Amino acid sequence: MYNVSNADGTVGKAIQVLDQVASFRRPVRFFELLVNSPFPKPTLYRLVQTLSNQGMLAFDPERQTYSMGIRLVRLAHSAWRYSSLVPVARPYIEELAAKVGEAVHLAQLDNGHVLFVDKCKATDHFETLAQAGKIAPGYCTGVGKAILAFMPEVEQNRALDQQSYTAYTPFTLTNRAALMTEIAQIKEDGFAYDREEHEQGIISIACPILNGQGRVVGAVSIATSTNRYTIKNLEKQRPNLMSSANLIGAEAELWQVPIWN
Amino acid sequence: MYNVSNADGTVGKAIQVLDQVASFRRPVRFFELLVNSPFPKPTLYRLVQTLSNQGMLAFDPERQTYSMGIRLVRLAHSAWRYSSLVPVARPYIEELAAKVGEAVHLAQLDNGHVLFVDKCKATDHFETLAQAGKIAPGYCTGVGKAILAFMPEVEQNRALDQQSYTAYTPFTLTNRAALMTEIAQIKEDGFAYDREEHEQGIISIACPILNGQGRVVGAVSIATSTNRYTIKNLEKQRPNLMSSANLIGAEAELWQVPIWN
DNA sequence: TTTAAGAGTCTCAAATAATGAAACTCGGTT
DNA sequence: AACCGAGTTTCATTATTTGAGACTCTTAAA
Repeated sequence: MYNVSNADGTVGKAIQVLDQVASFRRPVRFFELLVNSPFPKPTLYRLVQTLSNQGMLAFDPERQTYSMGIRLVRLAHSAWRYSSLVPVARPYIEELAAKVGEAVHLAQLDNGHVLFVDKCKATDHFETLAQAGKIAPGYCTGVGKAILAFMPEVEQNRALDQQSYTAYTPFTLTNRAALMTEIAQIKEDGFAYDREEHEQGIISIACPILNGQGRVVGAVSIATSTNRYTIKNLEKQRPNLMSSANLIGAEAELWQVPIWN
Repeated sequence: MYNVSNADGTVGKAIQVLDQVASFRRPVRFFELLVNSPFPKPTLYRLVQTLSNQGMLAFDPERQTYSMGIRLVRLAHSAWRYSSLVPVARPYIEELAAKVGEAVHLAQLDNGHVLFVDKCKATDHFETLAQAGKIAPGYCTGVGKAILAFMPEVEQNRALDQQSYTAYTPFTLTNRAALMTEIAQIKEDGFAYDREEHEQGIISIACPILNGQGRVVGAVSIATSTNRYTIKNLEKQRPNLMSSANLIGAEAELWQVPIWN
């Protein structure tokens, strides 16, 4: 897992600004950034200038707003296409989605959060793009808990500290102790369940993807709605899910997929 | 269009390194980077260190290789989700794809190159993710020529200079003069055709997306194979295509989509 | 086993770029 | 006409970046 320290000179600061702009989820004015910024006005000013020059931000001179830039998309495509689990996992994910007839998610952990890197939904494929790159909390999603459970202890501890433990639903585990108990259980069982912990009516079963050395590199899940499935029914998918996860893990090993934690 | 100058201090250099790593399309060793780098060894070393710290690169200590980092995916998701034409254009693209029964592409221009930001294929949706963020040349694709034709003259000139004019197929326009003639034609006509100029057997009809001020913000195209269509047949789709492009343009205006050129 | 070579890492004085208080624009108020 | 406040620029100060070279450590050859 990378270390988001502010001790990374100008480059670190610039990336911090990128994060800040991203957090607004809309075009944002210089002053709005300044108000929440640790940097003094001219410093921030020069940073956004540089980032705009470089296409990492897009400046709209008409409205005087900054948005995330096109260059990020190009760079990220490269990350996504050549460094994520996606190219390796795609065929298995698709197969699983077709077999089960429910949405299948592929996720990797990013600094304590679950980054959805791919999604296949057997019935409706339109959601796919909107989901890839989407971020969700680790402590209340099936994939998140599956990854957390199988992380090396030191990193796990750090990640557990980074969770917000917000109660999204009445079923959310809202403190570290509760999550740790659940995680012990998951580690024993090999599977994680999301029992409407993140979204009411949405449940999932998740399985970690382990590489040859037993290191967790991601997780796959089958997600569905309480209208169609119960946790009991989802359990029947365990063999399918596990077999997909194993196949992906084995191939990731072969393809030298970098470990993104 | 942004200015990729090396005059952007440390941040500019760091981004240059990201580009370089991306260009390898595989995990890459420090030395490989060094050989093709304008930076002296310790400088490059510190840059990759910083970028790895920040999660913009991923370092595999086992194999001593660098790949693109997970943080880029997260940042780019924000760009893609809140700053591109995609959220606005998605419904229209889908509708068009369903109506026509062929692949529909949405593209924006990035520094002279066509950046595919979305794709819908009526029959097979699996290609979508692999395509988003993909980059293609401007001078030999339908969407590229459509955007080029409607750019302001100064930027157009710059973009025309940046094309490589490589002959991908016997039909590729391989010099600036030929492209300019074609572009004049496109500007008059309002539509651009790709007559197997980028890939043998693939043709397309493209239409620029103009915002309220008549500024080009992207392009939509219907792409198909010569097995199923001829250019003559594609022409029948002009009204459908144009109407989609107009609707997207109008809504982009409303939503303050930043101009990514 | 020793030596050599080469990739990767570290050091430190010099060079350079980043910093930020303060001053300046320039619309749009009051 | 004076004021205000977002955005921009200046410039002496400060801190970071720089890169030649030295060092380490692994691997390969003698």
